[in-house]
Amino acid sequence: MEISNVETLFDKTLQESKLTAKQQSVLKVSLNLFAEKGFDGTSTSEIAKQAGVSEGTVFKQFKTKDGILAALLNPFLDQVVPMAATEFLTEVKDLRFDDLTAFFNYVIKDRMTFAIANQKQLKILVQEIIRNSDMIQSFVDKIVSRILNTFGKSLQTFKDRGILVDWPTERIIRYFLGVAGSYIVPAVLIGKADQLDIEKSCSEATEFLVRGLTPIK
Amino acid sequence: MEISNVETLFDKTLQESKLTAKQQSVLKVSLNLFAEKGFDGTSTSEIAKQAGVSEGTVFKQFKTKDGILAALLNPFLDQVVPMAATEFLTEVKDLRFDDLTAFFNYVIKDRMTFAIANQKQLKILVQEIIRNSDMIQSFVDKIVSRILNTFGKSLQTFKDRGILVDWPTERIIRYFLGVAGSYIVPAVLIGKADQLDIEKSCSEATEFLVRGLTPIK
Amino acid sequence: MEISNVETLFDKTLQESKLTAKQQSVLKVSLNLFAEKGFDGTSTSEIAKQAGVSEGTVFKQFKTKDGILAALLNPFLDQVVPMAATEFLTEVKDLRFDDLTAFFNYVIKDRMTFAIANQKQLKILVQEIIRNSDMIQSFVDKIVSRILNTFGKSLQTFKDRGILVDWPTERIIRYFLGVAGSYIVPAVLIGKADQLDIEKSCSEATEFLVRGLTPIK
Amino acid sequence: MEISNVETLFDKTLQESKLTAKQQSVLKVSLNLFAEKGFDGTSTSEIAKQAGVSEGTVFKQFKTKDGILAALLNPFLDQVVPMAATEFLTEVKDLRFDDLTAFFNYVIKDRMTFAIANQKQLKILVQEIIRNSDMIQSFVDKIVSRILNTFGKSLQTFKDRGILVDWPTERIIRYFLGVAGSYIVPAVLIGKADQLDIEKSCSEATEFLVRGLTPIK
DNA sequence: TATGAATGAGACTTCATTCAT
DNA sequence: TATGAATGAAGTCTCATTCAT
Repeated sequence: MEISNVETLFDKTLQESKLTAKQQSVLKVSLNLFAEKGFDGTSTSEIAKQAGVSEGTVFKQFKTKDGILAALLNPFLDQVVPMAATEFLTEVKDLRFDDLTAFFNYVIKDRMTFAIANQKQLKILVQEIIRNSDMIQSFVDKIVSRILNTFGKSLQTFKDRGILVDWPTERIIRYFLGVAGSYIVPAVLIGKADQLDIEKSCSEATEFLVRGLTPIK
Repeated sequence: MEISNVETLFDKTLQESKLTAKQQSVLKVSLNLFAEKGFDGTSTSEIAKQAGVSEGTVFKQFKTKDGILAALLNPFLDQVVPMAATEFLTEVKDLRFDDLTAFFNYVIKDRMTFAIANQKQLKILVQEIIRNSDMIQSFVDKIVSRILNTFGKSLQTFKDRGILVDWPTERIIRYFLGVAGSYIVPAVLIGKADQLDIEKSCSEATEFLVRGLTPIK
Repeated sequence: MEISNVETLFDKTLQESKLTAKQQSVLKVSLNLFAEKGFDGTSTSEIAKQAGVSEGTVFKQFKTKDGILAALLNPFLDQVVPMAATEFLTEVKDLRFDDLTAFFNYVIKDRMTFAIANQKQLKILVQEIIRNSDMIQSFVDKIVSRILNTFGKSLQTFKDRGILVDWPTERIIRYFLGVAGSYIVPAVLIGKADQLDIEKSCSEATEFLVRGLTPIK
Repeated sequence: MEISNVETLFDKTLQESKLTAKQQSVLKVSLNLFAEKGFDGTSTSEIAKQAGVSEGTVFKQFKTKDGILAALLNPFLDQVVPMAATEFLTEVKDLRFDDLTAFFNYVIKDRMTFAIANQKQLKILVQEIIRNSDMIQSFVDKIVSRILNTFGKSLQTFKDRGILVDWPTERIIRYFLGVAGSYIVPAVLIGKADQLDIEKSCSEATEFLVRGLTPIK
């Protein structure tokens, strides 16, 4: 079983973007600086300097500083998230998971890997959500309903087989994200996400989730 | 059993601060604006305007804009968190919890109430952690070790009685925070934390935690 | 008969404006630079430098560069023009003009003096009209209808006495402005308005207008 | 009697210019934009976009932005004005005007038609005169002396015949331009020059001028 | 203590112009 | 000839901070 190679999605997006090397450099540098110092805490002159580019070049392509942010987040929101979601979900359909442990372990590992690979975008996204909760509301709704429909169906098969507690899908997903987040969030915030032992974290998280979500006979 | 009245800690801090009414107004307004728009996204002139105060007054007491931030977060970090922690822990000591459910339900409700009451400070804190992960590192360490020592002792009694799984305290706390966070974080981010049904959320969270953390005979 | 002292209207407006000396200096300098080099051709840094003021000060009071323009033109449009118009028209009512020559000479001299005194504002206004014909349309309509009502009544008395040709007021005013403008416009554009011999210009213009507007017996 | 077809002078100049279609497009677009928004208010990138041309192309032929301005105004100043002037003056010489009315009517209509046809160039010219009164001084002198010599001679014949008041040519031309301008300027500024009823305007203007300039017996 | 005018560094952005392709 | 990415100087504007009143 192969983990989808989500790490390269940002780079792949760059390559397909028809942006020049300099403009790609602007995006890469902006991703790092926005994640490190926040959007407001990053100046366009610093972006230009670190990208080895004139300040005019920064604006030639992206028009405004917000344009850079959009260029970073839109592919992530419009393509990466749904794509990765679909990607993993189609794989899920094709696979036979005999027990909850195998299924949970797969999903947790997949999502955790994705989160680590895109931790910078996630960090930036969190900041934007704080700065502008309205703008993000629609995005959240879209994502949630998508996950409910797809992931929820997988869960239903386990409920039908009597090996998953019969709680609302929303509640189960809540614990999924909460438990996964309890490993990812601290690691990302401290900036040591790369040192996270994914295998161990996944098996621990899976163990706890399976306990908590197995029906009591 | 009385829930500690954490909602008023900020206000109480203000009253005890010997600040003039205008300077208290500056702090209140800053708390709201920093939480809404971020520290960098808030200008001192806007603080002054909303506080009904001149621009000079903002700096008279707090010296710098960072000084305002410190005046908001330091009481929260230095007093409020430990105080509330201690407060709740001393109460815990005095109480007899016969089963895990009663204990977890109490703790979760206490912490969730606290988080909701201080959601703005938490929001600001998250932003600062993103902007400056180093500065916060020490704080995290301090808090964690404190919780480990105090909360961990309570957990040990349950482990000894064989009604709590024998995992490291750190791991159990991780799931505590993760599950509690799965209710609080979305509510706070969306800005609808006040509409959260705390009773229902706590009993749900407790139910799941108890399932996941009860030893399998 | 005393010519109204229109030269000091701008200065008087400044004094009544509650602006600090520095901000008044910004306005004075802006008036000169906008008139000399055009609005677009004048930079705020040059305004600041010539006004002996920091660039921040320029924006402290007037918010934007357009704000400076508004601060220059609004008093001119909202107060000066109507005021001067009313001023001269009430005087006209009180005066007895036996013949067309005396009346025309008075009016022409009054308006020509006013135009020379406010030549810079007029220059700026012309530029703005070119840049933004829509915005000015309403202003033109207001002024025209005002002049028609007031000046037109004076003209009517001369028509009734049979010493003024019975053309529409609008047409007569057209020639008034055209002939007066034929003296003022070149002088202002060349920048030698101060060398204009007002007495001679007025008597010449009056002579021509009286010839052209006297009924042919 | 044929009115010289001045409307096409700009187009004719373009055709004879050996400029490529793209470069002609640059000039046409620049003429419109400079007239609408002013020279300083028009960016070369906007010219390029509206002309359907790359930014580099704009500079390939005209070197600088001022070069575009020169390419627009120089033919107008160096060729169009004198040419049209000469053109009309040679025609005038060949024609016999029995009375002032016929002569004035012809001249006014000719010049008014010319002004309307070249209103955009005139608008641009006015802006440039405001921005740079020195540069234009020489041009004005040239034009004025030319008109004085040619138009002045025609006027002299009428003075000799005793049907034109014996004022200095300069003064008569002043009223000519003033009265003609009183029709043209408002129409051009408001942007409704095309709706101007030239026939009616000319006969009105002529009527007034003839009254004002006919000797009193 | 409180005010708010003043500051100047620096932010974002525009734009005329150049040059490799 | 034509393109458009790149430039960097300059423009408008913001903002934390100071200080005389």
